[in-house]
Amino acid sequence: MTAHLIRKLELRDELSEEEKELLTSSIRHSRTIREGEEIVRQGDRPAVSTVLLEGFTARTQHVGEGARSITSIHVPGDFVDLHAFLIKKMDHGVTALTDCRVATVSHSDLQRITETAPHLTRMLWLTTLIDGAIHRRWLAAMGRQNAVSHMAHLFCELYLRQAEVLRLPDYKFLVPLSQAALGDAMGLSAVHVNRTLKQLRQSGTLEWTGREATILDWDGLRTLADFDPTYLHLEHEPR
Amino acid sequence: MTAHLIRKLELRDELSEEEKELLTSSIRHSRTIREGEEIVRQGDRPAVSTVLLEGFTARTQHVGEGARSITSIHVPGDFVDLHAFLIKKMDHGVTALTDCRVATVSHSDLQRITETAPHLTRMLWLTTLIDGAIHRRWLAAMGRQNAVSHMAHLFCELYLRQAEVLRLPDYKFLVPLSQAALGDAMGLSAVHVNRTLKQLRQSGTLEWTGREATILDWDGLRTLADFDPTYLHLEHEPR
DNA sequence: CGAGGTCTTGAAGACGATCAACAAACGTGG
DNA sequence: CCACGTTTGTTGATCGTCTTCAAGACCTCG
Repeated sequence: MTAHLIRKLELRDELSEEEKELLTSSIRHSRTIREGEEIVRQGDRPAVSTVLLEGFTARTQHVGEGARSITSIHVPGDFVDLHAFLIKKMDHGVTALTDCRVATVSHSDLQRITETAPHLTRMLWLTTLIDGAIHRRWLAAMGRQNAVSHMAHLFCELYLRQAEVLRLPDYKFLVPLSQAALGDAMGLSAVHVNRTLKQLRQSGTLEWTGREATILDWDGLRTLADFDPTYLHLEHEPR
Repeated sequence: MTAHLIRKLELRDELSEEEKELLTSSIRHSRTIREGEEIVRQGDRPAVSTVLLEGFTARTQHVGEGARSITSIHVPGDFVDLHAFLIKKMDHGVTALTDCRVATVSHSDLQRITETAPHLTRMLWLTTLIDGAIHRRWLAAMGRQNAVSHMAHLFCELYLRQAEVLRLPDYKFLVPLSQAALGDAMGLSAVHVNRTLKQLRQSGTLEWTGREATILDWDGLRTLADFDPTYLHLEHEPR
């Protein structure tokens, strides 16, 4: 049930059987969420954190007159609000981009993990640090890359983050966002997303119809995007 | 020597004497850094993490043809690369914006803290989570606020983050960035920073000459910025 | 089959980038 | 302490990217 999360952690360091058991036994109350539903709201003080088992979600923040910003996109196996455990009060919401299956870990169980399982604690901490690294790369992309390059980068990232946990056939993967939502993630208008996408398609590096994307030319896309996967910290080492 | 860091933690939850002692005794090798020097470089695998005692630093990332992005600005008491402890390989550099005093904590000491002091570990984890929250707010500001509003927001944030640890007279505080560096942090050209700043000055909410800023009208600036300090997680509660 | 959302395209306009020139401030050595 | 070179700040003119407004096509799902 939590295979994706475990896989994501084990990719970066070994977990003992006890750690896996401790983590797995803490993850409970699996349920389904409908597309568009909010899993957590800005301002909430949740007593549990949510693991995304299947589907896609996004962190959303509202600013000014009804403008929306998407600050993260989650793929299966992501711990969408692990930070709520210590932050206490949510500074953003989490919205389902597709129908999802999620499960929860109570903060008291997380507390117990931090008291008794230091290495597992470090691994959970690590997942929040990778979150931060992704935020930084998004900031650089928004600040200093043009729309085409930025969009290419986002597709590279989403591909690799799904390839971590899923077996993906031939560079095919899901990008279950509307063009408007993609705009909220990139800081662009929906119209300009559409035009940027047209350019990307014409470059011959990417296809994206409906919700499924296919990278046609990985090296070409990577070059366009100035993509370097270091920030995803995919390496296996003692942590 | 580490008063700012301790103060920052104690603002958010109580620390026991033992915890303070453990943390303080781990912080060593204080030294000075010259303005412009790089404390850590992108790609490094440091064996220690750095606490900023005095002065200001920034996280920098390079993208495309020589473009620079600043993804964080650190104030005294910030743990500039605590995440290196688990991330291992730096996905960004840290540059001194002013002459600084810094000290280091070895990763083996951090390891020991995580093995023996769960609450202190959570508090350190928390500081990296607040980092992430700041990243998210910056993303929203870059994506969905105009230059004036974005700049107003940055000044609000820098004021509050310094007021946390320093006694500031009358809304006076340091913003020791060149206009070019401010552009790197906001995703703007230096020229446009200059023009945006002019507008902010004309709004009568802010002064900024040299390195010292003064907020003349906090509510006005806050409104301009759509600033809500929730994301800085300044509240004192059990964590 | 109709209704609402999503995608696509065009036209006009705003915001910010770039290029260029000069002023002011700073740091360094004479 | 002044002269000098360099960095930083300021302003104007022009250009390009992206936004906004608008309208029509497509699609999906009741």
